[in-house]
Amino acid sequence: MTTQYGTRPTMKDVAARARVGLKTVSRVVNDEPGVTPATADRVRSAITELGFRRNDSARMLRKGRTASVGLLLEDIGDPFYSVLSRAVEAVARFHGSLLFTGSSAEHPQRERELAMAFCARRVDGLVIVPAGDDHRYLLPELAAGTAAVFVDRPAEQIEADAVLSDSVGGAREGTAHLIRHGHRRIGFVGDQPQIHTAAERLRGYREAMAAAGLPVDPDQVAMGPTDQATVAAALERLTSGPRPVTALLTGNNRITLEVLRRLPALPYRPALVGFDDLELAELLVPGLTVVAQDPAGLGRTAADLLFRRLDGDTTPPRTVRLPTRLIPRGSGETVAPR
Amino acid sequence: MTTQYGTRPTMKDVAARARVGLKTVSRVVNDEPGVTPATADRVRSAITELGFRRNDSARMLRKGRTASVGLLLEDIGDPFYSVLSRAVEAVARFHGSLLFTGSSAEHPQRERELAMAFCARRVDGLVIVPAGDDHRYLLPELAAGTAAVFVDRPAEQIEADAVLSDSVGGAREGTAHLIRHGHRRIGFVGDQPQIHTAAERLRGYREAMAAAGLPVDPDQVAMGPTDQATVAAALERLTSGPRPVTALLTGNNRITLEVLRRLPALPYRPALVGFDDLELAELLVPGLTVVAQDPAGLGRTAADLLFRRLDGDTTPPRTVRLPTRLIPRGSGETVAPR
DNA sequence: GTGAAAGCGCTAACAC
DNA sequence: GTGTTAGCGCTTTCAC
Repeated sequence: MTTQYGTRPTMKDVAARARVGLKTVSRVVNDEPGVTPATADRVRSAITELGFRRNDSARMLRKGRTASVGLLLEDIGDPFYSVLSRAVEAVARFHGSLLFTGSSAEHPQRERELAMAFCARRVDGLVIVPAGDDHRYLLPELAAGTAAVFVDRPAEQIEADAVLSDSVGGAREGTAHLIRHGHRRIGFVGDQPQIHTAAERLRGYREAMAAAGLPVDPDQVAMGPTDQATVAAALERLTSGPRPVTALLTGNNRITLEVLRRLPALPYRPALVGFDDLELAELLVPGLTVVAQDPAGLGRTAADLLFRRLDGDTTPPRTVRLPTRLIPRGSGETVAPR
Repeated sequence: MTTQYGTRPTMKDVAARARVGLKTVSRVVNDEPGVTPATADRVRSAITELGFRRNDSARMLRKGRTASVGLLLEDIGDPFYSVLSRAVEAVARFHGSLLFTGSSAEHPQRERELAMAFCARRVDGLVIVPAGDDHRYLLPELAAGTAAVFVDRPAEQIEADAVLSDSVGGAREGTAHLIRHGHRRIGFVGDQPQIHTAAERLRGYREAMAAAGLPVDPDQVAMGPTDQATVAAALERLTSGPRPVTALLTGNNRITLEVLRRLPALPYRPALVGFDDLELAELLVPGLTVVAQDPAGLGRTAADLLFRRLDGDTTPPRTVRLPTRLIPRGSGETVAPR
């Protein structure tokens, strides 16, 4: 192997070495017909000897498509998004595309920077879990032909494909489940209200309460960041005072986790239904009742839709809503004290 | 905004519109000095009007570096790797690089395809959780200047940087912990023995047993795939028969999870120490005792090392080993029956 | 201060 | 069958 450090051989080098034209090398590399077996062999030898590998970036520049898509999410370290991510990757792989990944950490500014960086690399399409509340910055990209599918949360201020969970329905079902078990003072701990899913889940909760003729006092609801301190304070607020809640609906996996950690310190044990399933949830005592989403389904559906767009589907933007599933395991079936 | 569907404006278009030369546009776009404010303004107007965005792929082709790195792991959906992944992403971001991600699903062939695909895109460097047992295929790439750091498991058949957990030490510590609590027949359930970490943890287990003068019969050890059926069969085998184990060391998070799920079905409850921490581990009853790795530390260290290489560090390949940490929570402290 | 020409590594189009 | 030319969108070089 005649490899020179830091200098990659190009097709031109291979051509020189095999004493053929540049285009002949290109033909061999791309398995195009019209090359004598003998010539092809010479070329292949030269390729091995030089350690040549085609520069796909240059190739894509010429061809127009980059065979890559960008996945933009909130935090790849969160199990919910990592499972979603795996599904997107599988679909991309099936379509011969590579995947750029980036986490916005819930910062609109970072979402935008990453999206723009992906677009500057000319990804064919984007799968986005949005953090911002205004996606008009994407309009020029969309107009230029970059496909985009939003997942988990819809796009704001623009029309775009979206694949969402039925957050309203899920929260309604979880709340109704608690009501069915005799609870009347049910608390809701959710993420920051400007996050679409958080607002929707709050809505579902309110709808179920209203449908049962139950009032929702302000001191039954806590919306805010999902860090430990904030959730702890929220829990403290809802479970103390003259009329503590007898049951809780928690708005996502991080909140559920924090609440679970704090439960032992409470003077009593409220019933609990968590939005999002957790690994080990069934092994807790009592088992954790959840409203499960389908993160893999979200990712797969979004990626499928993206590649359909890339294949030329120009029908109007659509919103797909995936159902949630209530999984009773014990924590949500404790009966309310009289 | 004069955007034409599917046609992206180029610098040439911007130049025409602003009635300047191509190079002047380039200067403005890259904040290079030597342009009159007035001219720069004309250029900037044209950029906005046309919705121009620099094509970074073309730029990189010319510049040589792509400002992107490839992260190759086993399964992005696994919490261990997703946390590792987040750390790599943070470092890459700090260095102004984008991240390609791909999962090998433990298939050597897929690892190789993905690595080659990343190299064909001319990533500046690779962070690899290897699945294969022969990485000589990377030699031409390394010679050509692509940096590579292996993480979680070392490279095989080639010399390369590696960032690893102290698997031997961790397994030894976990086993010794069980021995200290009076257990003499301790079982080990590990991943497939060709996986480096699995073999190392088996070794640590054996070392601790030997140090305590305890025999290890073949029917105390089960190494194999981590799917439900295989782990269930292994557990069944170790806990039945004339001399069932009184304690178990499980070799990674997936195995621990499966064992935890099966425990209730056993006729007795063996003590348990799991390799890898799990979310909720402390909320189980009893709490799960683990030998915790530091996935974020692995990712961060590996990425740091990669960028040091990209910055010109040409010292010989090194292996960094991160310590594990035993976290007693109850499941590993139950005393052995006499 | 500005711009024309060459070239990064490849493919498309069209010779021969 | 094979090679030559042009050009993808940008930066580098060097002239004005």
